Amino acid sequence: MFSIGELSKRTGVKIPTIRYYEQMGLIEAPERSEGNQRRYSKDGLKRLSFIRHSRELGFSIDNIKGLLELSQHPEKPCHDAHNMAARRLQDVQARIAKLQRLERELKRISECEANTISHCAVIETLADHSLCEGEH
Amino acid sequence: MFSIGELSKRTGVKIPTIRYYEQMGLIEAPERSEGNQRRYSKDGLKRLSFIRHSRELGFSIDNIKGLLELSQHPEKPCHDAHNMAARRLQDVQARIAKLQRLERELKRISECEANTISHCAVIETLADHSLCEGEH
DNA sequence: ATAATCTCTCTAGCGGCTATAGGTTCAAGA
DNA sequence: TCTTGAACCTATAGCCGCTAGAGAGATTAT
Repeated sequence: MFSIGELSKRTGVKIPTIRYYEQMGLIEAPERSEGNQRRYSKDGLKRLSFIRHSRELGFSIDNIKGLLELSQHPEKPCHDAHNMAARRLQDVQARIAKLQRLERELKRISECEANTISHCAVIETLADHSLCEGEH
Repeated sequence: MFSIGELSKRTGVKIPTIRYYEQMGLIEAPERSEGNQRRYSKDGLKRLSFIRHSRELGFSIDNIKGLLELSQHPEKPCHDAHNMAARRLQDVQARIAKLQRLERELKRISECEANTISHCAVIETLADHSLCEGEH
């Protein structure tokens, strides 16, 4: 039986965030001590770890609700879980591509050697979008 | 003189967003028509384009305020602008690295061939963080 | 003149937390 | 056993960067 503070330490999820997840229905309300404090079991710990990891991978709260429901029904086929992961993968890849374009542009505009703003590539490039290499 | 709608079309920034920028002090309150509608000049257009472009590169509203101030003082040295760009670059690179780790993991867990949840790598991996390759 | 389309302000909501205030409970040391 | 101090409780408000809606007024085209 863990207190919320211990759970927080073990999972790395902050206390108010745990309570927020409870409110959002991601984790079920745990038992309480005599004095009304939350007491978590190992199951609660597992579930929160699952959630944390999923959040780190960028799944939304709604996604995670879906995944948790799936994980509750081990006999069901797992297409849905795979579909979700595949969609996440696509999204991640798109974001990488976009960030790499930004990276190129930031590198380019950082290379200027001017000493005053009036000739500064950062400002000029930001002011005139048409100077950019790629579309965005 | 453009109406807010025209400005919006020309810059691709949505109307409520333009008003929001005005509220936040990013763009100055423009002249008004007799009937109290906003009327923008070419200057307003330029400034909003600058802002849009900067936002696309991931600069925060506060960053942009700083950049705008700099661009207003062309005689000043431009270290600050370069510093901001450099910091942005670092941030972008860190985010790329993180997303690439996610990409690897998502690929890995998408490759499972199980038919039911109970053997599904997606769920299993999410449930047990310790199975991950890298730290995160 | 009238209809259709903009635009105005104000307020509230989104996701995913985070912070604060003001109170209660717990656990360890004297 | 008592006391202290840390941890916990609820409720509410705030963060960023918008976005959406209501209800009223302005502008434009016919």
